[in-house]
Amino acid sequence: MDVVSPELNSLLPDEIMDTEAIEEVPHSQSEPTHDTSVPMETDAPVTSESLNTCSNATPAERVQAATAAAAADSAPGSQSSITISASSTLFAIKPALATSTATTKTTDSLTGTTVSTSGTQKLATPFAFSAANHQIILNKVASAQATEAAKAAAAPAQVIKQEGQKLLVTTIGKSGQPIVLQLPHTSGKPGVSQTSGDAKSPTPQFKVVTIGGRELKPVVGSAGNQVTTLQAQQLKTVQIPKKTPASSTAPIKFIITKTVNSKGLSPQTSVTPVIAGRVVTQTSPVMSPKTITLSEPHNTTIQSISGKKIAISPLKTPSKVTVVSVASPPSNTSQKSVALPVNVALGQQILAVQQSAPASPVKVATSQTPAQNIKPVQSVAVGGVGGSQFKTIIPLATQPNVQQIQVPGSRFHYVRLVTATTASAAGQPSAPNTSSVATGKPLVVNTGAVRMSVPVVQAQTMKQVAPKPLTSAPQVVTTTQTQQRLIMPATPLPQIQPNFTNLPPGTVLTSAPGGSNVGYAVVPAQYVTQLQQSQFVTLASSSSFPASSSVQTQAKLPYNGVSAAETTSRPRKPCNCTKSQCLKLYCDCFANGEFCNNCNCNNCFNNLEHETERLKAIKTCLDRNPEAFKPKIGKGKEGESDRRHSKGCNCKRSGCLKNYCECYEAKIMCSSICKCIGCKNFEESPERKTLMHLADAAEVRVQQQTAAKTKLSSQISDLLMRTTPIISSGGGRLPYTFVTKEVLEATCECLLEQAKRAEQTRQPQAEAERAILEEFGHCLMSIISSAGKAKTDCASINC
DNA sequence: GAGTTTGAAACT
DNA sequence: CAGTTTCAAACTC
Repeated sequence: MDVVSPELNSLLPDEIMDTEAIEEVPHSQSEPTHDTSVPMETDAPVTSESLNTCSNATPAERVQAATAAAAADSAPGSQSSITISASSTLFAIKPALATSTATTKTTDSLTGTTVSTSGTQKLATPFAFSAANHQIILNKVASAQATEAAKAAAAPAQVIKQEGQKLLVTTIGKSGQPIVLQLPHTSGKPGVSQTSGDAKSPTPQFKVVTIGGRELKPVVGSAGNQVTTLQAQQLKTVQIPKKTPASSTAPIKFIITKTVNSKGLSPQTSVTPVIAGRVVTQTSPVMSPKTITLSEPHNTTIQSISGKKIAISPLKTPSKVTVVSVASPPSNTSQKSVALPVNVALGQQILAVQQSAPASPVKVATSQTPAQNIKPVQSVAVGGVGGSQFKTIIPLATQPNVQQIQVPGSRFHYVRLVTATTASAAGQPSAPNTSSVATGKPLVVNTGAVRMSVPVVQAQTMKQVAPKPLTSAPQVVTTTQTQQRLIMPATPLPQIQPNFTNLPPGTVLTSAPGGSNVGYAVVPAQYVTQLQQSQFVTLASSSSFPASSSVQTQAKLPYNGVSAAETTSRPRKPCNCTKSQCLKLYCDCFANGEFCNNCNCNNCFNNLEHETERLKAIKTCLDRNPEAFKPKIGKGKEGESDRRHSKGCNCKRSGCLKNYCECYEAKIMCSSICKCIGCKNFEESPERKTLMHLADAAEVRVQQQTAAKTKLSSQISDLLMRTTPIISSGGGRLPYTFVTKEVLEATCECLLEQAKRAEQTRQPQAEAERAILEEFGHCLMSIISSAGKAKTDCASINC
C-alpha cells in the first residue's frame, strides 16, 4: 500500500517512513469499477492476519496457517525462527510478464514458495534462486524437483543456507541500483553490508537494506536465529519481483522491483512509469510491540488490490527492522523481476510484500492462486520508539466507498470517496478485513469495526484511520451517494490547484460534491477518519446522515460505546491559536496537516469551510520551506542516535531541558546540529538524568493513581450493581442499603468507645489498635447478620 | 486563570 | 543570512 516515489523517498526523513503509510492508487476516472478494489492506505484490521487470510484460503492453507500458529504458540519467544518451505502453494512464484491478474497460474515447479513460521523449525532445504525461469524457491521442501530445475536453469544455483544467515534486502534507488534481498552467510559475504546492529545483535537477523538514492544502511530486523514464518498471528503475501544478481560475485540476492504504476493523477505518470519506493524503518530499543508496514504500489488491475505491503513487527524483540522498498528501475532496463509472494511473520506480525513491475521487460508477477485468495490488505507504517501513543488502525482496504489515490511524487495519500452504490458492502461479500499489522495489544473487535492499537513513534506523522465497518455489518450495507456528499461538503478546488506533491501529511483528496470525479477537496486523513466515524455512527443509528455541520462535531460522537476521542489514534492537543487563524505553522494542527477539531482556536480557518485559504497557506508554507510539513524528528547519522531533530534546536535559556526545546519535547537528546546555548540535554548530563528520573517517577505515580482510581471506580460500580435488584432477585449478596448513616454512626461510636476504653486503660497502641479492629469486626458482623436476616425476611414475604 | 517565559515561525 | 517581530505553547505564580 505504501508507496512513495524514490525521489520523495530519498527526501523524506527515515522517521517519516516509520509512521507513514502511503499508497499509490490510480486516479484515473476511467476505472470506476475499481472503486471497490482500490485498497485504502489505512491499516488492516488487527485481527490476526492469518485468520483473515486463512478464511479465504484453501483448507490446506488453513491447516498450514493453523500449524504455523500452533508452532508460533509453541515458540512464543522473541526469537524469530523462520522456515521457508515450498510445501504449499501459498507462495507461488510465476514467470513474469504476468499481469496483475489474480488468476495467474501457478507453475508447479515454481510454486511452493511458502514461508511458514515455526519457532523450532529450521530451513530444511536451501533457498533456490533461478534467474532463468524467474523463480525463487525458498526452502523447497515438498517440491524437490522444482528446486532442482531451478538450479539447473540458473547456472550458479542461488542457494541460500538457512542457519546463521541474515536476510538483507536492498533496494533500487534513483540510480537504478537493484534491490537485493540477501541471505548472507554469517561470516559475511561480499556485498553484504554489515551494520552496527549486527554487532549488537549476534543472532542472525532479518535485514532490509537500502541501496540507491540513500546510503546503504542495512537495518537489523527481527532478532531470531532462524527465520520463521507464520509464526505470528498475521499472514501476508509478499510479491517480490526477482532480478538476476547484478554481480556474479555478489552473494545470493533477491532483486526486488517495485510496481510501476502506469496510471496516476498527474499526466506525466502516464508517460513515465511511476517508480514508487518507500522506506520504512523502525527501531525498537525497547521491548514494545512495533509494526512496520511497507506497502507497494499496485496496478490498476484487480490483482493490484491484493495486499501489497510489508508489515514487519519485531514484537517484543529488541531488534531493529528496516524495510526498504524501492521502485523498479526504468522500463528500459533489462532487469528481470520475479514476483514472489511470501508470507513471512516476524514475531507476532507478518510481513507482506507484493510487488510487480509491469514495465519491466522481463517480469514475473505474483501468481495469486485461487486458494490463496489474498484480499486487499491495508497497511499503516508505524514506528515505535518507546512511545506510548497508540494508533487505531482500521482496515479500509475494502471500504466500499473510499478509494485511495496515489499522487505520483507525493508522499501523501489521498482518499477519494466514491458512492456506496458503486461499491456496496453487499458487493464485496468476500472482502474481509485482512490485517496487515499485528500487535501485541489485544484486539478490540466491535460489531462493525476492528480496532487495533499500535505503538507509534512519537512526534511522527501519524495517520488516523477511520474504523472500517465490517462488510458483514448490516449497517454498512446501505450508504447512499447523497450521504457521501453530505459528508464531504468540500467545494471543488477553486482557484488553487493543489500541489499534490506538497500537501501536508495526511492530506486526503475527497471528491467534490459535484458527484463526478472531477475536483477534490484536500482533507487531512484524520478528517476522513472523522467522516467515516460519523458515517458509522449514522449508519449504526439508522438515521440519516446529518448535514455537513456534523463534520466538525461528529468526532465527539460516540459509537459502539466508544467515544470518538477514544478511537482517535492521535491524542493531539487542541490548539489555542488566536491570531494565526490556524493557518500557520504556529498552529500544531495545521503543522501536522490536520484540521482543527475540538480546538480552542479563534477565527480558525483550518477547516473545510476555508479550504481555499488553507490551501493558500499550505502553499505559502511550502514555498517558504518545502519540508515544512515533514516531521522534525528524523533519523540521525550512522552511529548516532536513531532519532534526532532534523534542524536542531536553538534554545538559549531553557538549557534544552524544558518543553520549549523541541528536542527535549521529543524526548531526544540534542545533537551536533543544534545551536542551543547552555545545552544540558545530552547523554551524560546530570540535570537531564535527574529530570528523567523525576519524570519517570511522576509517570509511575500517575499510573498508580490512575490504576487506583480505576479500581476504586470499578469497585464502586460493582457495589452499585449489587444493590437493590439483588434483594428482589433473592441473590446471595447483601444489600448495601443496610449501611445507612445511622449504622455508620453507630459503628463509629463503637469504635470510638473502644478507643477511649483503651486509652483509659492505658493499653499499648498496638493493643488499642487491635481492640479497635476487633470492635470493627464485630460491628461488621452485626451489620451483615442484620442484613442477612432482613433479606431472609424480605424473601419470605416475597417483597 | 492570568501573566511570564520561551523558542519556533514569520517577517524584514 | 541575520536580526527582529509575531505567535502559541510552556511555564510560573
